[in-house]
Amino acid sequence: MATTSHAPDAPTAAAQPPGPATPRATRRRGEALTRAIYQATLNELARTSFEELSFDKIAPLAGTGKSALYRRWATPEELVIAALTDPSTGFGDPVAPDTGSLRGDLIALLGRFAGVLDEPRGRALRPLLTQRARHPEVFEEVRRLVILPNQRILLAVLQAAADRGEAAPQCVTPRVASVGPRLIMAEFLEKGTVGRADVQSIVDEVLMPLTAPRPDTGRSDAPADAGDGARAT
Amino acid sequence: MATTSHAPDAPTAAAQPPGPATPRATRRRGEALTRAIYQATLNELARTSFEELSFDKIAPLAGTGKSALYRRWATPEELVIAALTDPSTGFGDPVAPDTGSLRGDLIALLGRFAGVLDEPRGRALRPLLTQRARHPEVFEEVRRLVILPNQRILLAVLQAAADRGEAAPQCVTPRVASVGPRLIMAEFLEKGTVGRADVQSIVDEVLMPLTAPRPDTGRSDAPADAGDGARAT
DNA sequence: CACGATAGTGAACAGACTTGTCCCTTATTT
DNA sequence: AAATAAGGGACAAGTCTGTTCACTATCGTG
Repeated sequence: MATTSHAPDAPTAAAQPPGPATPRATRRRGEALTRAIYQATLNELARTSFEELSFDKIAPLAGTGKSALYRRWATPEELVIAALTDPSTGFGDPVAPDTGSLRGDLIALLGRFAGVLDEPRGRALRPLLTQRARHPEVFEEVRRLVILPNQRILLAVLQAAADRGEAAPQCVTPRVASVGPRLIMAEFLEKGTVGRADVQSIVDEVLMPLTAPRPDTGRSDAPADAGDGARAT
Repeated sequence: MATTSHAPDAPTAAAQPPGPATPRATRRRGEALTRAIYQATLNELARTSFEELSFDKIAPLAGTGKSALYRRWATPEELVIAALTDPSTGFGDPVAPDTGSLRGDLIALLGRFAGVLDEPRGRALRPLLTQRARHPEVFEEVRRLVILPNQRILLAVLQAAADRGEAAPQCVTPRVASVGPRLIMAEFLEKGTVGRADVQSIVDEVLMPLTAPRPDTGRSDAPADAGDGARAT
């Protein structure tokens, strides 16, 4: 049994979140341990996939034993939801930007979103995005914590811009509000990261033209009926 | 596993393309068998995830033995790439629409894309989208077979529309061309399916306003330098 | 300050499942 | 009929899962 783990001299390794089994001087409990487990969970999720998660792998990564995990959660799914929901490791309520201009707000909001995606919690989202059908509860949590808040804020930003005359009133819709975040997400999936230049490009090449006040060209909206002309073959 | 694996009564009498081990009168070989394996692979991929794929599971789904698979491919990864590449089960070159109008072209192209996503081969894409980092070769194939062709055609559609005066010339860019497909993909991931109404909404609420000829408002493009105004906190 | 309650650590374990390979039988092709 | 390859089962080695246990650091209380 167990060479004692109470090495009295190891003050150096004070507190690194993702330590792969570093012998610790202090034994964590309660909240501190829980948060370390959340971190390890998100890191592992970011590295691999939801299906491969297991208490078996997470425990050593968090520098603890499986028992501590089984005492808290019944399944990896529960653990993931908890990790996502916890404000300190997962997602809290994002704040609305207020730079005074539509372009400033968009770049601030989308830039922050892109930044979050580069953190462990953001990279942990990636494997979850394709799990809608198999793990509705997990996906619903992603939706509730990430997708919907962004959409809500974006809609408010658009409304404010429309009120200032900076944006066309008819672009204040959920569909238009979804464009920015979705383009960021797509860029993230395709390239692995979203740089500042990408954010600017999305804002300047897509969102600004899309929301620009319309000098009433007769074509901008849906042509009433018009057969949809789909000629797929 | 005492229960015989060739249960003569498939549950719910599934049709034969994805038949879960229906006893066959005829023994397939060569191309026919290969294609059946591709189908089973894509079906299973659509149902679960890339990580969970294994010859062990695919073989019975294709109604054959593991030997037939190991004789053809060394790893599930190779098999997936082959299944995606095969024109009869995977993706060939998509055709460019030519309806005469920008809106018609967009709805035709994106509608067809949405349709493909509802097929097995399309649903099989979903788990692959998050595998860029772990399986670059598979993702590269997705890119080559699905993402890039769509982008290429869309760019051509935009160019043609610009030539006709239907679209602003400055919107003929890869970034703008990426918007449609990416919104379709995002809708697909978030809702599980993309209906005709979604396609129309994307075209009419986003793409048409975005590409509308610009009567030269002084603001549509990037403001030269202008600090990016990001005030993320 | 010391004691007892609580909870973390680390390991072991049995059972289930997975993996790649091998081999024998049988259908199909030449 | 001979050659080829499919069908399908069996195998050993390895992996993963959830439990349980002995041990000990930490905390709260008296």
